[in-house]
Amino acid sequence: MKTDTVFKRAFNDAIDLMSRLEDGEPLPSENTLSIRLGVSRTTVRKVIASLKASGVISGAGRERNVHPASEAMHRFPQDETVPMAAQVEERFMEWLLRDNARPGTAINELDLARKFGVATTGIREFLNRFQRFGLIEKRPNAGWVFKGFTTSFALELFEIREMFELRSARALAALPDSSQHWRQLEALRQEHLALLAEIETRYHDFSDLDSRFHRLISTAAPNRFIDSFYDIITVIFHYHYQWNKHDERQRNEVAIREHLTYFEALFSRNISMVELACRAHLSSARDTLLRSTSGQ
Amino acid sequence: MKTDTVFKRAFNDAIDLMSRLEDGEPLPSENTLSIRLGVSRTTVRKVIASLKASGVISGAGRERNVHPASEAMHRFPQDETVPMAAQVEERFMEWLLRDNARPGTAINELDLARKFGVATTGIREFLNRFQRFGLIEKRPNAGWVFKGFTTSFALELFEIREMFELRSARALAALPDSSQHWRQLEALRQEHLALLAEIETRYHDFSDLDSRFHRLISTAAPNRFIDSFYDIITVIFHYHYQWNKHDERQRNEVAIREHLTYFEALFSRNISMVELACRAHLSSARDTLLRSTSGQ
DNA sequence: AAATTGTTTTTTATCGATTAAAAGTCATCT
DNA sequence: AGATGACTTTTAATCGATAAAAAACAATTT
Repeated sequence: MKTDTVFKRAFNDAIDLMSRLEDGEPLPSENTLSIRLGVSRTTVRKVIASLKASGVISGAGRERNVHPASEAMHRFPQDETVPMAAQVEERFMEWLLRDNARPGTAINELDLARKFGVATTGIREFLNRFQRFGLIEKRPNAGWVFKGFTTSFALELFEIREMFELRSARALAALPDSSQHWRQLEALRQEHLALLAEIETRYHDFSDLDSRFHRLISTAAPNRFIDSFYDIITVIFHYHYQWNKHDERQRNEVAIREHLTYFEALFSRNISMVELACRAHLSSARDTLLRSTSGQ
Repeated sequence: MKTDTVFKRAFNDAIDLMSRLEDGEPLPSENTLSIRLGVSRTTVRKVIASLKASGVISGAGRERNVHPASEAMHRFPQDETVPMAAQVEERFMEWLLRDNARPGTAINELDLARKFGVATTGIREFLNRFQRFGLIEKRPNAGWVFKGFTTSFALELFEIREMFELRSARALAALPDSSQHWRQLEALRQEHLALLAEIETRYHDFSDLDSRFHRLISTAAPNRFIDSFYDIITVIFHYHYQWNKHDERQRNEVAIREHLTYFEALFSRNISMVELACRAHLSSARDTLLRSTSGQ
């Protein structure tokens, strides 16, 4: 049956929302809450009913008021708020990276379903979506094979990445001064400088900044296939960072400096400088990734 | 439950196989048949049992013999030999192109399941795989939207296609004379010439030749992401050709001539000629596709 | 001993059912 | 005119079951 993760997440979010209101303030309209919480009115009403039971909301009909949600207010645990499909991804990546990283490993739907405590259809659905990452392959009527987090995977990934990024960077550099992108780029540059200043303590925050930087570049000339490829990059790097903590602080510091050079190049509008900075950064990122592959 | 399309296809193939043997000849081993028919031995045994019932095979155990399968021999109809998942693709593309081509159309899993006579999970699985084609988008908890076979779709598709193909064509031109590719290329060129000679009657055969030509080029420097993109191109063109018959003969003749120029350029190993021929061909292919999009 | 056939176990493809969430209806209130 | 209440209807997410196909194992035969 369908899980009620949507309701639980909305419930938790609603508590946060309420606690930002004054005691006794009237409850916003159901439609307003529906938009704020990103769920349908049906779900909003279910949340309101629960909050009334917990005393966070009093009254009824048009006369409903908010009351301070105590800090210790019962919330649903984090993992009950994430839909099965999303959990499968997490658990699968962990399984892939931790236990069975050998190229050629057979992936067994039934086995994974049991391990993860979900029905086989959930696993199938995930594997079908995950196929586009180029890490698994289907054998009709006979399951899936893990092709391995190999050197050739990293090389092929970066070949495409470089093609796409060079193309986007060139498009960005050619944008008129009036374009919004330059302001966004400058704001992002400031964030880089701020992070660099506190690199000793905040170095984990780079992963997110990195993804936002490259995605911003790609918006200079939108293309759905490129955007979708960035999703792959983002996921691969997300799990790669989580897995390989070696030298993380230093690696990230180097990458920030490369980004800063890249920023300069972009602001200069000089195409060959842009290409140089882009290539330099990507090849260093590739080398990092290559170091954690399994050969071949 | 699982359908027995694998068995039915194998059964039909087995009849063809048997009819190429002499009357009374011993039946090839189950393992041999398993390889020939591309199914497991389990299925082979099921096929043998059926063929025995039909009198095409006599005897038992190690003493089995083949008998001439009469021309009128019962075969399973074509559409019982294709698995549900493959049928869904066909029906979906038809539905998309024939009935509801409007951008923004909501795609309803339940509705499609009823229309196509399959369970909702089959539709879900298909849509999840089809997502990578860039034509549909998921709205969590609220179905899918058809983004439309629009001008921007065609432009974005061809931007990537050109990047990939130029890169592969350059790699091909740089291959040593000793490479297998040159022979394969020459064989393909001959097929082009043969087709051109009979263009009036055989013009439909171009679609397949086109796909093989571009795929051959891409094998010069294999990359899983590029290969997977070619799957998209192939499917889009397959259905596009099926749908838009306008000027087909003439369009294909033009394309063959463009291919021939492209062949010449490749054989000459002259990079700028290759680029020229490649760009010319792709831009003409793009224009053809653009003519059947729905604008935007 | 290697190949072949016979038997049993495991796994995939597909269905149908169930619950949560979204979407819709419509009368009532303010 | 917009909000709410009180439904009803439709649709998506998820489960578990079942038959087909594959894979593994065992028993023969040459």
